[in-house]
Amino acid sequence: MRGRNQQHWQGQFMGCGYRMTKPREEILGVMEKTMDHLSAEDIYLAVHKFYPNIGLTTIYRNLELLVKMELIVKFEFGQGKAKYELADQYSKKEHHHHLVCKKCSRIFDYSDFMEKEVRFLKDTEKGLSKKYDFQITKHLIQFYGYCNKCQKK
Amino acid sequence: MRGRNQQHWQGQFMGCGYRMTKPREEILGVMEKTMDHLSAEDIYLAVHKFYPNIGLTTIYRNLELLVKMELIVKFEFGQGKAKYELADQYSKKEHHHHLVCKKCSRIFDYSDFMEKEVRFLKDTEKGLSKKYDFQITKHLIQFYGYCNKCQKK
DNA sequence: TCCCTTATTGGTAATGGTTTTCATTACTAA
DNA sequence: TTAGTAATGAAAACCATTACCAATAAGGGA
Repeated sequence: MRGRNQQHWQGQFMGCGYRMTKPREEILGVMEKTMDHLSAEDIYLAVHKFYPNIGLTTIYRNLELLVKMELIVKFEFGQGKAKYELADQYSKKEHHHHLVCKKCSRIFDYSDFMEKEVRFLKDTEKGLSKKYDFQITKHLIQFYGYCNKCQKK
Repeated sequence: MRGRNQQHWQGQFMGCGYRMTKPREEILGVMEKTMDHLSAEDIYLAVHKFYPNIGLTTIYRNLELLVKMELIVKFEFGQGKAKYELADQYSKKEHHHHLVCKKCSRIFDYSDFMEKEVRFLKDTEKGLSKKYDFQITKHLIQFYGYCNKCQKK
């Protein structure tokens, strides 16, 4: 089950003295195939189907590594467990942010209104990093509320 | 140790069938006096000084209640523990967002560039809620990176 | 190909923030 | 005073994540 990024990933691992192992291949494979936001346990269960020997520890360890390598991104939506997505450049999805439903906990991606956002972020990051001498590496923009099904109309 | 919001809070509690108790008074008192972003444990330790019988459970329970009543706000900065601040209208601070240092974990408030932000949020929230039929109640904007002391220059 | 070194793994136990449970106490309204 | 209910504190439970450790496997060199 080789994804289209397989070659590239192999190179990334090797280049850093890491190895392309079965668990890593499966984790990335699962993430490549889904449009969802998966928790460590979700990934564990999915990988477990093809590779029943996998340990939950291995999932956590590799998720941490993959985040460090910037192949995937970790999100916290205030739901008690972290969720993971493939990094933009490896994903079928465009660059996006999230709407989080406070009732059903579903996450909705959106890629709209990005021109405005990009302008806002550019200006703000520039201003902040100068004023506070703070080197910004990442921003987080999320909206919380009630989705279509969960709002009382 | 009555804070300037005491009267108002008393009214808020009574109006909802809740009571203004000693633990609640102390928790709000601690939060009123600090400029920091306190964890449940921080608050526990601070309250414990004046009120040694306080239980950690009571802290958690009341923080949850105070969040629900919108007297305080809960933040998650990806540091494994939630932090709390007095809501804007009760706080000495202006409306603000946060810079989070990935190295030393300190949180820096900023209130700059809000005109740009307000414009961006207004437009984006309007567009999103219409397009996705999503009722937005809250937004989260945070920047991560390295503070003055932690960046390698 | 066979070693050798070192990365990697999986199971289990531990961690740590947060919640639940439950018996007790403290208000408040009648 | 009393009944009804809110609130508390201690201890136990929860649960996502991490640490530990012995066993395994991948890749480079001979």
